[in-house]
Amino acid sequence: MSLRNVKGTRDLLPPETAIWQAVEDVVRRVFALYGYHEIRTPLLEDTELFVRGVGEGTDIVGKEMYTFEDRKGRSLTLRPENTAAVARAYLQHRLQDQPPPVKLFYVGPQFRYERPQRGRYRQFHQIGAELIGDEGPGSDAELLLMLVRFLRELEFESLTVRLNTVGDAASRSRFAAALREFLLPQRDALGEDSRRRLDSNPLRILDTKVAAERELLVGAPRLADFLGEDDRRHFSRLLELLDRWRVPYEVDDGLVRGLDYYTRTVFEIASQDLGAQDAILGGGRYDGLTRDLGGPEVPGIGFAIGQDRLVEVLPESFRQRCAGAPPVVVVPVGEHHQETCLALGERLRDAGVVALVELSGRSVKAALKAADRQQARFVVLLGDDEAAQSTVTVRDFARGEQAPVAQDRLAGWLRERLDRVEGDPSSTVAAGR
RNA sequence: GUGGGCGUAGCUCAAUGGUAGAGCCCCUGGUUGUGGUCCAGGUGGUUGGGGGUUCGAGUCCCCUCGCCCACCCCA
Repeated sequence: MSLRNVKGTRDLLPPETAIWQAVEDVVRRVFALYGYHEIRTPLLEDTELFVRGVGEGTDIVGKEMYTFEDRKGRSLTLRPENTAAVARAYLQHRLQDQPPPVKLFYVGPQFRYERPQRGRYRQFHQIGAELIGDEGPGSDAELLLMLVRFLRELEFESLTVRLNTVGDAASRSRFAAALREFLLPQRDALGEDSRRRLDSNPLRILDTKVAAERELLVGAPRLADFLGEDDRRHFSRLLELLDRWRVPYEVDDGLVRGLDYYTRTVFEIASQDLGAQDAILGGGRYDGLTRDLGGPEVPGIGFAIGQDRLVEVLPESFRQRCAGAPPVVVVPVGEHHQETCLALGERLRDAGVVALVELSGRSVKAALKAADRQQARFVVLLGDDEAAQSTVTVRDFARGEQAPVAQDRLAGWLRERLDRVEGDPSSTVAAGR
């Protein structure tokens, strides 16, 4: 087989897809409780959107975009993240004319051209939410509360939000200037990457993992000292609210996110169960983004969850609830009963029973074996004897018993017993409610 | 973009330079219409690809492709 999926992409197969769907069901249910509505933006955007929205100095724009020219020579890019596109759509459709705040969520693939590794794919999937049109810390708190609720629904036990404030645009640029001035004399001691960032994005040097560079930073100016009064009040009010609602968090003043649009509140949640790429979600406030895109200044805050990573560390208890409903398998004993079995199958489906009809003509033995492999709870057999009396033989795999049931009563008979089974914790979330 | 590891059956893995194997999976059978356990049999490989060394290469050398992990950065 020489044809394969493209590097960094992957096929999601059953039963894994059931887990993805179950996660998405929780997203829709929980986010709706907070008044969020889904937005779907194109996978393809004008390259300029990301250059202006995400920032020219960022790694994403600098070296990770899937950019190409279309047949008319326009530069297009497969979206590397979705916040810029949501902001673009917000402006383009004048959503600022709707009563604020506008609350939107999205689920879908994103693309970044990087070397794949554990938890990092070129096509990856994000679940995100954006709250646009309110600048108060209450919105920050509510957004985090929604995240916590979401993660609890997925049965995560102990995930801690790390958060920080990077100040508004003015505080940030004053700090960046001071940091640059501090590091300039030691420029040669910095690594290549950090030297480059000295010009483009000095804040990023703060979270370097190079030990030697960490030492250089010991006496460096601190972001906290450059925060304005408003920045400080915003952040402390947020912390108060999180305390009030017992959201587990820790403040990490080294946390600086990699996208240029962040202002004030930034946060992330990581998991120890992942490899080196351990952030399962990240987000923050972006009060200047709409202006950077050429629109009016509208404050906003949002987050993006890495769905691939989230699914990878999903608690086993949740995963187990994602198995589909066990099928009932209908087996004709003799080819001439196939049509009757097909009809029985349809009647079972009318009653909401997952039914598989054995159509291959293989032996009863082989059919039962296959049914067992498919986790069937009940098998329905129909041969000459049953046909003569308008009954079927229902075999209960779990009990190892079988009994005759009238064809007319079959659906009800099975429905009753399957409902009882589904009360069992080993049954499905998907089939429930 | 940079480093490191690994490529043998669908999966997990064996095979001192000397005939490519096992387990699992899948299929069939162990009497007439009955799963799980057991037994017997069977399908499936250009050992990632190409070149070289050798009487002989899965094994040694070179090139190439792919996968994985890490760095950088992020979800």
